[in-house]
Amino acid sequence: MIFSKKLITWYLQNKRSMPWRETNNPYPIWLSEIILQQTKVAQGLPYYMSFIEAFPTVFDLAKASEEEVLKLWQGLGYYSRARNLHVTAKHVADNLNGVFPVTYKDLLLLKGVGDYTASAIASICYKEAVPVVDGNVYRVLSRYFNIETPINSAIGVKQFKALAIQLMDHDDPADYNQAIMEFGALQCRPKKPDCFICPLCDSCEALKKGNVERLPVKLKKIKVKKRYFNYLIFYTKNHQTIISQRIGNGIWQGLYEFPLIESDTINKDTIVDHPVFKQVVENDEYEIVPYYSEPVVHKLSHQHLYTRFYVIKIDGLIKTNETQKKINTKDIRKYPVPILLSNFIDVFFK
DNA sequence: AACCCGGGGTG
DNA sequence: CACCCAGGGTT
Repeated sequence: MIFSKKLITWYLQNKRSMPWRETNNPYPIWLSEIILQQTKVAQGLPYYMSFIEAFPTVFDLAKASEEEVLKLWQGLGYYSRARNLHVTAKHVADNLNGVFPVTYKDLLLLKGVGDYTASAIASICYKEAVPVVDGNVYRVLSRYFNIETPINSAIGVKQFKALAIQLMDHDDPADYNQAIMEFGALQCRPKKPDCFICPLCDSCEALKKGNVERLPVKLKKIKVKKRYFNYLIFYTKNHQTIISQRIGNGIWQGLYEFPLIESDTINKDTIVDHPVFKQVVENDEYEIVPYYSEPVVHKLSHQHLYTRFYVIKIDGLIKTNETQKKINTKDIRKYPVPILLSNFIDVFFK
């Protein structure tokens, strides 16, 4: 039996049951694909369920505010996915009568839909013979054919894509694409794949050569940057505090946070002299207390954030600028915030 | 081509 | 601690 048929046979016997596998409607398929980018099924599934419940159709999602979408997305990470999801929902609802594009080429034009996602939707919903090449596919192909080309090099991307086109079942692209991904997720796992019960073990080149654990090859490891965050949690007698929305190009774009002083070092002695503090507090009627004795370390893929939380009790008034919002502390959970701050809020505003 | 973007799970 | 995850966008 040929490669694709073996995979499909394995898939039909071993596939997990998932809500988005019950339909060919592009809306839930698209939604699930965006949520599952760089995200495991176990982590993304509860988010998928709440999105489908809150926004059963693309029109419901289009009608929502960006803040509502970000709030539902809170904790899932890579927040540009949520913003692009919303942009595309509005585009499909307003300009396309709620009808998603039906070809790989046209799907690619949607914000947040790249080569992988366009291929997934086109093949699953419309049976277009375009191969998905995700992390699972790179792993399965590099092992089965013992290919050592780095999967994140330009040449590697072309090589694996060409191989994927050649291998795919052109008569059943929907099952084939899901089969090879499911196979990579469950059988040909990154660590400790169970090669002894693998349906492809007789013809797997990496297994023959003892290379399974070394493949796929990936170039460079990322360097982690250290940053030092000092959050100011103002707290007045009538339970007001200040938050502001992150803008620009950095992390957590669109999410809210407390007034932030970032420093180059672990240093913590200049808070009350800093312009951000002085802009809010004009007199000496305050008490400032670090909430933890040690910084909270929050680890992102490319950054480690050493974070201090300063609780500042104010007797008088607090002043906000244009970028800040004065809110009642009981409303704090209405705003989308990073997990780092969500954790603090759960402890401090309990 | 290089860099940026989260949070959680695994060994 | 290193690595990975149903990747995509920007420069």
